[in-house]
Amino acid sequence: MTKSISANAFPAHEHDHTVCIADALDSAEQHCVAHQLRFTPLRRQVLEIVWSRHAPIGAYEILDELRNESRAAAPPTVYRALEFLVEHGFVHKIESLNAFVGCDRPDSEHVGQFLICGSCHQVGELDDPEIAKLIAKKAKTVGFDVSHQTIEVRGVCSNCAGENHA
Amino acid sequence: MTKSISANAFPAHEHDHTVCIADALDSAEQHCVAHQLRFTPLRRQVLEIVWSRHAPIGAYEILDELRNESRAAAPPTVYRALEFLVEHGFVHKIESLNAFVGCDRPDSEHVGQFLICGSCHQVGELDDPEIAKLIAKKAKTVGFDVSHQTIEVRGVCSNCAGENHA
DNA sequence: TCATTTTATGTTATAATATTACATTACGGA
DNA sequence: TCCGTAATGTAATATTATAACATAAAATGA
Repeated sequence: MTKSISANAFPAHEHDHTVCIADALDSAEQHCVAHQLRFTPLRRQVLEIVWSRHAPIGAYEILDELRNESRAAAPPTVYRALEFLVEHGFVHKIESLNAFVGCDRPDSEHVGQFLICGSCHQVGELDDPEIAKLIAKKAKTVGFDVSHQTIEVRGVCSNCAGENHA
Repeated sequence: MTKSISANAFPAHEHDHTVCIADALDSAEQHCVAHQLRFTPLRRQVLEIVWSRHAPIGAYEILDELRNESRAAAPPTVYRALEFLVEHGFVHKIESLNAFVGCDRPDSEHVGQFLICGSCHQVGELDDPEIAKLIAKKAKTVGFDVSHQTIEVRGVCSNCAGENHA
């Protein structure tokens, strides 16, 4: 049975961020060791900042955080670290927000299917192969050969919908 | 039977742009008359520029064109016209490109499902309700209530694939 | 170990995209 | 015609991203 939504999708508002940040960093580190990638202090630091937010974060917000942590940093510092993290699946870019979110499944070859909550601004990742397949199939019917999909959905997550009822 | 791809999607490379630009402008004008919207000279001019490209065009490229046509223009000139055109469905924004394309179906309530050809850089619009429904349904299974979908697919269109074979 | 090469980071500058704020003009209805 | 609203003009600035080149750190191989 396919897990259709990642563990980090819309955690309860009171969940323990500390743990999921640590998990994500551990998972990234293991992946890098296994794939001979250099998980440098800067890359780790940027990934930690991205995860700490637990919602999409802009490159310049990351830059501010880095400077708060007293590291010499300029835009390329951030964009290069993000390039690495995105390339290897530790982070996704949300195109419609020009912002970045952590992903805890670097191994899985998934397209990003993002659920963006307009209320809490958190992002859940729906990794559904049926959707991807249907899109590829429909595109094929007009002769279009798909190489990459960007799917970003706005709406309201269950946590936030629940709160309105209270 | 639902038309699943718009007339402007990946026209043959030798098709007559002049006609489809004129059609799009006429169609927009009629829609504006019918809905009491002000299709001002500026808005018409920007829409014409967008259609003339027949591929995604950036706001600042539109700005250059406006100035070429000797109209006083600054960024807000363009962004405000685009805001109107997008709001009423005459133009779509392609988030992953920060660029804009014409849409010739302002009436239909469709989410944008874009096929972006990496070779000719044209954009086809796949307006498939099945895809939209499947996404909404899958999101619902995790308690997410969808209000808007952004779907942008990269790949190669049939015209361009065909050319490789020649 | 040391030289060599590659990869990563530091640093400055600038490009590309988008918005704010306020003045002016044009339009539509009483 | 007057008034209120919507549209546009204009200047300044905010936000996002990259180019170009210097320096440093790590991996490689003799």
